[in-house]
Amino acid sequence: MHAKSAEFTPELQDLAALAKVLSHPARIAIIQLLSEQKTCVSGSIADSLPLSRATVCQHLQELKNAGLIRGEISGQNVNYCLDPDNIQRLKTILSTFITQLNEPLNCECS
Amino acid sequence: MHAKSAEFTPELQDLAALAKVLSHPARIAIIQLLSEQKTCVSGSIADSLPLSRATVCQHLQELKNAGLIRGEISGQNVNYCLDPDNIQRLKTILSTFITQLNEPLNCECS
DNA sequence: TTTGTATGTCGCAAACATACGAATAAACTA
DNA sequence: TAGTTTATTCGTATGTTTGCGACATACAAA
Repeated sequence: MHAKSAEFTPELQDLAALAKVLSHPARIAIIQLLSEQKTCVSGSIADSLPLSRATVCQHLQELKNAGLIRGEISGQNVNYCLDPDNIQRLKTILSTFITQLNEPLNCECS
Repeated sequence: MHAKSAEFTPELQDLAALAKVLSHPARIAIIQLLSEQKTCVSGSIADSLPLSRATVCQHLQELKNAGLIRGEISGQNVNYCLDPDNIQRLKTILSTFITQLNEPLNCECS
């Protein structure tokens, strides 16, 4: 995060950080895959995306750092799954943001 | 957008693009300010953020490019307001994403 | 016309993001 | 043990984002 971002409220920083995680289609695709339980295995995730394994691995690590997914070693494979608590937190934060936008919206400068 | 992103579905690209717009606290702050109608004037927006005018202007242009806000000249001032249609679109896309995450979430790899 | 105020653009620097081949590690299999 | 498979990290190339000072533009008022 750029230093200047720290000068905004924690709420804004949280939402911005989550939005940044969602700002690449591969990461959204991984979340959706896992929510549909089509697969949990790292290799299968990589196979379903138009990216190299190394790149998919990087995206997986980013999702892990954000707490949205967890990985577990199972033999030579690694099974990934959503972290229910943090996914719930994501949903709550996004919902709150959307709800706030239900304000008037009737600005006279249009 | 990186070239590889084009190989994902349009839905994923749309959501990722919107998330990218929201991935900086200044841009979220601007949207929230406008939704509360605390002000529409460019200068007041800049005054309420811990960033220089030049930088705020850049964020305003990004929001404009994304279609989320509109600007209108009024004397020496420029009044900004949310674009209701595209804000509604943003809300719909985010809501759909959240709803999809209401899937099972009971992955056995945890 | 000159001065001041408001806004936006340009150009640069620093930091960050994306992508992948190659190297590495860890765990099965023969 | 040697070889194979799977997953990750390393190093590197390339492009993008963020931030701001300095400049440009546009209007208003003196």
